[in-house]
Amino acid sequence: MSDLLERLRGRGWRMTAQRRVVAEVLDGDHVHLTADEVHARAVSRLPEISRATVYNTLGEMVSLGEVLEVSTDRRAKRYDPNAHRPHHHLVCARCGAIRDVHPAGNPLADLPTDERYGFMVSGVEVTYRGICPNCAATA
Amino acid sequence: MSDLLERLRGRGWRMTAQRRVVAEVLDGDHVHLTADEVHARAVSRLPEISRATVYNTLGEMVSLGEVLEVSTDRRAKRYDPNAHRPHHHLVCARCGAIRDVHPAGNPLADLPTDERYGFMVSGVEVTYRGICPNCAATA
DNA sequence: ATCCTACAATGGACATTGTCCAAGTCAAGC
DNA sequence: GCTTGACTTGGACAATGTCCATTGTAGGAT
Repeated sequence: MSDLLERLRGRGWRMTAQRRVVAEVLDGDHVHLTADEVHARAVSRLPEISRATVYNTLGEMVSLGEVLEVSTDRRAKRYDPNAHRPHHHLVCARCGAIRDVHPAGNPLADLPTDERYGFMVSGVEVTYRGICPNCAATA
Repeated sequence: MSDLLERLRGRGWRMTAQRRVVAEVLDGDHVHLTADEVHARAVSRLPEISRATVYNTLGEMVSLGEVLEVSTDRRAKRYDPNAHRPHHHLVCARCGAIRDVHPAGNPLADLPTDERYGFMVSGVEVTYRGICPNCAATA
């Protein structure tokens, strides 16, 4: 079942049909869906759910730290239910396919103090870009 | 003068007043301007330049590899004339300020083969996030 | 110097993604 | 089964960017 749903319930979230559906959609596929893709899938289970609700719900799950927002391109944000395992992303420049990756090394440690300009550095995102096997074959 | 302009001319670019202005604006400040900021500054030198032209011109400079597109947030793309010195970015989560940084280490080498899923990996972007001294002071 | 022509610029419509808000609805506690 | 405050709705709006038909022009040819 939905671990995500359990975690959210455990935080005193008011449970509604809409929120349940959004959580189930996200947790169902471990792909990186856009908000509108989530909406489309949610609609097929709960036809009257609105776009605004999907956006709100995703935003709340992100605030709670249960879902990650991923922006690998300038199009839509994508939502990653895999928030509790730190990881980075590998993106196909042609088709946009995304894979979670776990590089060795610690990029945070690689930023020397004199390159921090007094910032309190709290996080780092790494996005690898390339061509996926599929697209390479169809080149 | 404008090195960027020289490089572009050297590639057989057809030179127009609009393109010259865009290149000069970009090369003038080494900040990371959005397309609309470039447009605003371009207008003050060449009042009739259109938004579409600025977008087109920036896009062409990116295609030629003379300018980098930077997407540190989901708002507007930013344009970085510093395309020939590889670097990454440090972004203030509060005010959006951006600094170029040069971390040690090689993230590309940190991605093991068995985490590449058959992709031809060609590049990597690293975005550090934190709070800049200014925003930390005004917390 | 003038003309030609392919390439560039224009501006306005359109597309995509996302946010906001006032009004209606409902989950959960009493 | 009420009540109430939180949730949902749908549509307007905003920001960024793209597209396209029309008009203009840089730069080579004559």
